[in-house]
Amino acid sequence: MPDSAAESRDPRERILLAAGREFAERGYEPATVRDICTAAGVNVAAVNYYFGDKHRLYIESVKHAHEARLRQVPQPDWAPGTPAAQKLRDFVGSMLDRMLGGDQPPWQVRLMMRELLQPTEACRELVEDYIRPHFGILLGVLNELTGSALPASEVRRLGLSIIGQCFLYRAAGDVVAMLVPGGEIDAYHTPQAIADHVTRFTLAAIGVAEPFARPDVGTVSALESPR
Amino acid sequence: MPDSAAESRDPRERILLAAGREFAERGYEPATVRDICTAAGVNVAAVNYYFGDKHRLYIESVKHAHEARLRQVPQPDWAPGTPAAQKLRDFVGSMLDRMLGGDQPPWQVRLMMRELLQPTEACRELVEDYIRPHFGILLGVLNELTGSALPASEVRRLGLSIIGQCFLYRAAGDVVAMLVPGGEIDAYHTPQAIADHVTRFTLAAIGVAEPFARPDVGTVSALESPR
DNA sequence: GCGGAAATCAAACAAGCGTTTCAATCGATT
DNA sequence: AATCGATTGAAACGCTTGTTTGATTTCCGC
Repeated sequence: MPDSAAESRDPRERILLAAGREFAERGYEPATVRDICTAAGVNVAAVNYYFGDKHRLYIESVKHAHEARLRQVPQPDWAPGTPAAQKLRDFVGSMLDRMLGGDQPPWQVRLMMRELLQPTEACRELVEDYIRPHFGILLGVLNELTGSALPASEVRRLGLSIIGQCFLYRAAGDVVAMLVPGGEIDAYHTPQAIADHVTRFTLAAIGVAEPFARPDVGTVSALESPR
Repeated sequence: MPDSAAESRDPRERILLAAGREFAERGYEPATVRDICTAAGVNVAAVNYYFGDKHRLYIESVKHAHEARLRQVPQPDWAPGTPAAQKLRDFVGSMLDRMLGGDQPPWQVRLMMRELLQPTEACRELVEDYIRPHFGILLGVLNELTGSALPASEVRRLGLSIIGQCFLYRAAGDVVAMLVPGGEIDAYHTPQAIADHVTRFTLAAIGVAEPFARPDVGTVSALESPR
């Protein structure tokens, strides 16, 4: 695992790692090739020697982080007969693990997150190779959960609702922390706690688990016919 | 309404508007004071004359956009007796309207979004004055909906689930568009369509509306005892 | 109409940026 | 050991950045 501590011996690899971290932390334009080269322990000219220019280095570093992430987090592989609800919980849990990165330094995710929030050329490739397949798995689980009784567009919206709930904790995690009383924040930001909530919330909405509360039935009609 | 077309006569105001747009579009460091001054139709020295330096201009422009947004989008004011489900729909709808900005140019929201995603000094103020009160209203509605039967931490999670669902369409709207087949995208990104889905999803999860599907009851227990 | 503060302007400043240069060094091949 | 391409290094390139200067213009109370 040639990361933070024992860097790779290959200069090209060292530059890619340092660039990934720098781009993730500061963004494309604020990150300087001088800082990247200093962090990588190479001369300033090296980035132009190996990559041509800063822009090409950026593209390569995004791809690099993307591939590394794909390698270390393989698609989930469920035994046949696994309940769909369990699959959903697994999916949400592993997605949050990847996003909030309990194990590994989160700069790779942070770098990709920048692409999602403000897409450049590297984004489309990222979506096709990384996002869409994962999203497809989620849609499969949801189809299984709803008994294929919903049109594809509805299932897609369900999927986006799930992604959105998780996404907030990663993208706006600092603000979430400000909205939560200090004492509870530790219990809040764990991938497990969030995954439990999101799964329960979603299953309840689909009708596979008990709803959160059932005060008095009848308020429903007020929304069903708003006008 | 001194925006896009008829600019204000006050140079200070013109600079603030141009700076807001530029910072929103490009971010703090990539945005240049030269471009801002050109867009505002003033000399480069003006920003230092009126604001001291670039950083102070940034702070002021965030505050400015923030206050303008507060002025033009007042808190919702429901008649007593309004059903809680209707309040939720209103809340979600107006939040999405503000986020996706069907009416006004969305650069103000974009500017604030940057603060949420990568907080600087201006962020705390933004949260306290803008986010937390709105979030409080949402929590009130949710308390009403659940009949105050849930602990505060659970209600807060419900609120974050709602925010998250909407947030995704704003923050990662481009990626969402890539995941949706071309023909359906127009129907997808309307604030109304999203609000309808989010509201229905949430009400179903709480148990106030019908769930999306009810295939075969019983799969529940598989999740209730995962080990 | 005039004096003086406020505001604007073109020009220049030092510092930092990405990039290039070219000589010095390395490493394998003959 | 000599050679030659691949790699590294220190220094400088041209350009853009934020900021400052100092002269000029504008505006307003008298």
